[in-house]
This record gives sequence, C-alpha cells and structure tokens, in this order.
Amino acid sequence: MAIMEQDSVDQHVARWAAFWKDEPSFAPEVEGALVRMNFIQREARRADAAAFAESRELTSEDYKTLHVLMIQPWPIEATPAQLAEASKVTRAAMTSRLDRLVAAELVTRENDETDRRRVLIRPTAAGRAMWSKYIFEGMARDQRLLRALSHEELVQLNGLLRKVLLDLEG
Amino acid sequence: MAIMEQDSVDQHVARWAAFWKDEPSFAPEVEGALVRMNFIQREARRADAAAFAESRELTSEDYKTLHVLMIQPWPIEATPAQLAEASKVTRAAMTSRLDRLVAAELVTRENDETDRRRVLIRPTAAGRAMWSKYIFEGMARDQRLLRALSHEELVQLNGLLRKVLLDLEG
DNA sequence: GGAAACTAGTTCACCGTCTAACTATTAGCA
DNA sequence: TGCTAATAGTTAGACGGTGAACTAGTTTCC
Repeated sequence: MAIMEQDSVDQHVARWAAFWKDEPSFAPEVEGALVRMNFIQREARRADAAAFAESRELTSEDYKTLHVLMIQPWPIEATPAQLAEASKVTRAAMTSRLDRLVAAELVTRENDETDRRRVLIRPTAAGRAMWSKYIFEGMARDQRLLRALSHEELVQLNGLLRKVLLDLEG
Repeated sequence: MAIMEQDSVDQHVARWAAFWKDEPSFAPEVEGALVRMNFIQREARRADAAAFAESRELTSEDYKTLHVLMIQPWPIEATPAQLAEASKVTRAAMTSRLDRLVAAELVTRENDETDRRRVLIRPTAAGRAMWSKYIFEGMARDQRLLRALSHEELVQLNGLLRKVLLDLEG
C-alpha cells in the first residue's frame, strides 16, 4: 500500500496518544475513525445548511422533513409520528417542523376520519416541486463530499460500516 | 467475499432508489455510507449522553470541554477561543460552557496580565480528577461501538476515511 | 356497557447553540 | 503620537431540539 499523507486527525490522535503511551486501553484506530466520521458528518451538515441558507426558501430541516415524506410508499402521506421516527427527532419537534411547512403551504395537515386521533400529512403541488428542485443538488453535494473514493472504495467502506450497524442493530 | 446480511440502511436505500431507477445521478453507495456514518455518530452521542445523564455530575458537553483542555500541551492552559475552536463550537457557546465549569469549580478563569483582553482557563485538581474518572469509560464506549471490526478492518476504515479528509482539507 | 389502559398529537418550560451587537484592549501606521 | 482597525471575550435574542404534562380519541376486557 502506498504511503499516505497525514490528515489533521492523525496529528490530533498522535498528540492525544502521547498521554497514554503505556496505556493499552487507548485504541488510536477507534478514536481516529470516530473523529473522522464526525468531521465528515459535520462538513455535510455545514454544506447543506449553507445551500439552504443561500436559497432562503427553506431550512435544511424543513427540506429533510419534506424528503422523508416524499419517499413514503404510494400514496404519499404519513402521520407526524412516522415522520418523526424517520427523521429521528421527537414528535414535539415534528409538530413545530410541520407548523412551518404548513404555513409555507408545502404540506397539508388533515384529520384522519377513520381514526380521529391521527393526522395525515400530504405534500402540496408546491411541496412536490420544492422537493424536486433540491433533491439533485443534495445528491450532488453528497457525491462531492466523498469524491475522493472510487466506486470500489465506496463499496468497501459500506461493507465495513454495514458490519458495525449489523452489530449495533442486532 | 461472504454474503452479508442487510442492515436497515440497505432497505432504506433500496426503497429510496426505486424512485430513481433510471436516474444516473443517484449513487446508492454514497447515500448509504453517509446514512451509516450518521447512524454511528448518533449512537455514539446517545451512549455518551446516557452515561453522563446517569452520573449527574457533568454533562457530556462539559466533559468534552474539560477533555480538550486536558489534552493541551504542557502547561495545561488555554484561552476560550482555543477551546472553542478545538471543540468546534462558537466562542459564545464556549463562554456558557465555561460558566458552568467554573461554577462547578472544575476549571479556573484568570486574566492574562500580558494581554489583558485574554482569559486563561486552567483545570483545578477537581477538574483533573473528574477528567481521569471518565476518560477510560469513554474510550471503552467508543471501542464497544466499533467492536464488530477487527484491527485490520479498523485500519482499512481509517485508510478510506483519511482519503476523504485529505480531499476535504486540501 | 363502561372503566381503565393505551395511543396520537400538541403545548410548555428548559437547554445548548447560533448570529449579531457590544465592551475592552492591543496593534498598525500615517 | 494618536486615530483606525483588528482581536478577545461576553451578552442578548432567536431558533430548534428535548422530556414531561396535557387533551382527545380508541382499544381492551370484565
């Protein structure tokens, strides 16, 4: 394998490791991997937020909510609880996200007459248009983020991450 | 390579991909890798927060601040700005974090007499003790998170992530 | 049939972060 | 020297999130 240049995390971990040079419980590869994933995620969020801040039509949170709604199986509708779970936020947070989307007329909020506790969220025509306006830009941003990796490397990366998830989910 | 079971992200991405089956700009490995990293990070934060919530001595944010202070090169001291940068939060956020740490008597806040704009933060004996109380537990949590990977796999993972970081940092 | 348990959604109070404005101090330079 | 610009830290106000309490509707089961 070719010698690879050091990134900022290598330096960080090296300095950090100096504290526990005789301490076997410090695992530099574990700390390094987590710090690097954190870096990449942070960069993804930053780029997303910047793109939506520029447009001023929508926040990235609002867009994500719209997105999880749009990828629901047909017919495109969902309850706030389903959207909250898919978005990994609480229902309380979803209530306020939906308030904004309803106010912007991107989704509708209707009572489910067969179970009057439930509310059904559906995209409006404007909501569908807004989603398709940004979906490809978002995918392009994601690809730019990982452009350093070839297709095979991406497959390899997913293989490793899948192992971790299967362990955590199992 | 052995056939590997599917994780939740495979299902997610598969359903998602159904929307763009003829759309070349959708890259399932890119989306999959990012969603998986997001999952792992989220789990790490959750476990950290749970551990500190249980102890009730300290929040995980306060601990992280203490940590970035403790790994400063000797002598162990730093300005709020340095801590903010290392913690990747704004200086305003660091001010309020430090308020809590000072109130808990884990760090001191002293004026730098050679540059009276600056403030120097130093750990107290109690702060140093608090840090060493939790540092090993934290590393153990991190290792548990990635326990599904062998040492070679961790090295491989870091190699891939390092490529991404070198591209993003360069 | 009706009380108790459960479920869906919302409201409320609190938290940590952010941006922007502000104070105090130092550095740069005509 | 003394005005201007830059820098360090804090403060103020807004935002989005959380958990807990609350309202309303549905299910369970004796």
